[in-house]
Amino acid sequence: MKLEDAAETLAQLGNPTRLEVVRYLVKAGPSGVPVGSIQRQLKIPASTLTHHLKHLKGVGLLMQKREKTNLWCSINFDRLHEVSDFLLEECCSFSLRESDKAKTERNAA
Amino acid sequence: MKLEDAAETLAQLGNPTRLEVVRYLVKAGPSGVPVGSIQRQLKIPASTLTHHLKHLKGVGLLMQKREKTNLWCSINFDRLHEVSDFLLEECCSFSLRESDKAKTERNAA
DNA sequence: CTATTATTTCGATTATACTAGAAATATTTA
DNA sequence: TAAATATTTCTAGTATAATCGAAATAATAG
Repeated sequence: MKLEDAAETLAQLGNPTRLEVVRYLVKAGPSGVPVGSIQRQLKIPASTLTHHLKHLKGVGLLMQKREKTNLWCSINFDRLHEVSDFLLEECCSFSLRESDKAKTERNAA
Repeated sequence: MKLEDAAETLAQLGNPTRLEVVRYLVKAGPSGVPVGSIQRQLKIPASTLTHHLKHLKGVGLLMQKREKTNLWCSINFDRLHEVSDFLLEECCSFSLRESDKAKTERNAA
């Protein structure tokens, strides 16, 4: 995952309203829930919710599927994993050695 | 981890410049690197960098320790784990059953 | 104390995001 | 076609964030 994409995805997750939606969708599981259910359960005004869903869809976190009048929303678990993985990538294998850090300092002068 | 805190932390990670800094700090490992090294390596203007470091510190992702004229920065791995865990929490145990989703719909009327 | 290096504060510009009401559109059912 | 339900678009106010140069402040070394 490219840094820019990860940043953009994290930024979208970084809004409390959207994160609440994401959490709700995660709980809902793969089959998802209709937009209207999210709206009423989380008490989010319809237009605000649409706005946020568009953001989540934009970064590939949200999948939608129409069935009759309802638009069912579900989370893209793979993408959620990708971004979570990005955060921890190389966490336990530090590639910048002490000597390099010192060199950095010296070169700067 | 509370949703609001997770959202705030994710928002801070959701800026490309800050995420780059975080990635650099992760690579640097527990001993960290001085502010000036980050600045020169990532080519971020000093004032901009200070601004972003303040944000990262604000959500507990950054730890700082002065040594002589250098201010050494290191990532708080625990906190990074916390937020990464939040994203995947309950991912594989869906608590909203189909019947509940249907009920939600019915009650809404 | 002076010079040097490191980092922060200030200030200003510019851009982007959040929010939500009202109206519009779409989809189904009668 | 009309009525009902579901969702989106439009619009606009308000707030917050990103950026960075210049000047100010630390901290150390000579």
